[in-house]
Amino acid sequence: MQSDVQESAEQAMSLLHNVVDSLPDGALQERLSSARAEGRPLRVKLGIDPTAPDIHLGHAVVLRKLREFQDLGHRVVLIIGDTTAQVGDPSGRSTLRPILSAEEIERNAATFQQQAMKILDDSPQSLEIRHNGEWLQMALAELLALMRTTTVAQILERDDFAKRLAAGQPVSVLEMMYPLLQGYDSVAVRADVELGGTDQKFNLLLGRDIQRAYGQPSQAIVTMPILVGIDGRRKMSKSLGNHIGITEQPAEMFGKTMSIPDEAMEEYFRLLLGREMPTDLGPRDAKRLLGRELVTWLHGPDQAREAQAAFDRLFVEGREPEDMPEHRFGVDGAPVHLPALIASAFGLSRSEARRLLVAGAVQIGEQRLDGQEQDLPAEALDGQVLKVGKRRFCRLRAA
RNA sequence: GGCGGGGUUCCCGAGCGGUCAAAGGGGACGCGCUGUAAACGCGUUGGCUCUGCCUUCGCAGGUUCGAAUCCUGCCCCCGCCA
Repeated sequence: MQSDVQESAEQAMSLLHNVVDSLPDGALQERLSSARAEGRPLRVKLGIDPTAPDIHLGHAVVLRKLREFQDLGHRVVLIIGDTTAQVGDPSGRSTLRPILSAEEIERNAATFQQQAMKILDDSPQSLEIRHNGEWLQMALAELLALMRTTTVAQILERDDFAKRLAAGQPVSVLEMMYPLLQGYDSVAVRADVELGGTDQKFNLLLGRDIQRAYGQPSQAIVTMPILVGIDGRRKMSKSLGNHIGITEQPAEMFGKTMSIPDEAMEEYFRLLLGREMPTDLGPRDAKRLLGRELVTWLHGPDQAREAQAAFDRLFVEGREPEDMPEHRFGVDGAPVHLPALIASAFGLSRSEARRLLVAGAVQIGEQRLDGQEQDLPAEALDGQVLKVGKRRFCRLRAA
């Protein structure tokens, strides 16, 4: 039997894989040892604000690390930020967040929680799920006490506030409260460790100060790299539209993965699969492997094979997909007006459909249209495949 | 509360009485090339019954033949002073 100190050191070492910051130095190991001395697992906190309905691969990076803690016998405390979501975390933001309704937050929270279980172990001893409304709906006196723990100067140290201030952009007092509320979450759940992306560093550190103000030991903080989105430039985020959702369809997931820039691959391998990018494959094959592995992880091996086959059929062989939605169009004897047909088939405006038509983006079967002709007889369309751009397909049916 | 600056199309930003659906850039989309990568080239980027019509430049009124551009009130943002 090895010594506690030794084992704590080993755990700390393995948990630091892929981590950007573990602060303060040695704090994680210290927390591990002291929990061990008390004969209990660590309480490892992650707060997620349900501002969007889906979890994406960016969240997955942090969730995977949490899973590592669980696999070592520690307890994850997942905080659904139903109340903080109404405040809006300004981290990394250059503008105010829109305000969500309570119902939206509720809905998002439900799917969030469910999706997180794709990665986390949901056995009761490994996972505790809380809503911060439990303690943040506090009396004014308590809120004032919380506000007394921190100075404006401390808050304004934060980079995004400083930048916005310098750029003459608004910073609301409400936003400045956000880090305090998040810090108070740590107090409420008595967190030993809190995880987050690197953009959370400030908030996580402030949580330490707030715990201290409440007479608690300060949490160790662990920050994970921010996963770049499929555009390869900006942070993965739903609102930027550069995300891959963890419940997305296999084909979609594979396709999106194939569209990431080569430079992002290595990071995807490391942060999402926990392995190094193979060096013996060319970039194209490495990316295909990445796509297969991601789909295998989140859907299964069969789905991964199918996704790749469907992809090849579509983009390598240039054929139509095996199944596609059917679009029924009405027939009244007159020729079918294509902009109207395209618009209703794919939810575009007619003007947009017309532009695509003129730009040569539209195909009926094998026939690419040049946009000279905007009306076609129904017989020429019935049963044909309508293709707009590279990836919009549907089978036309006269009704 | 006072003084000054500002709110323009998805974003940034030019326009400051007609030639404005509004320069330029970004993003996005389309075509070409290709590995649904990058880079590059070309094009598109309010709506429609589309050589024209309608709606849009914080909101509401007004002046004018005509307003994103001028006037009045209101809302919001930024700075300085208090």
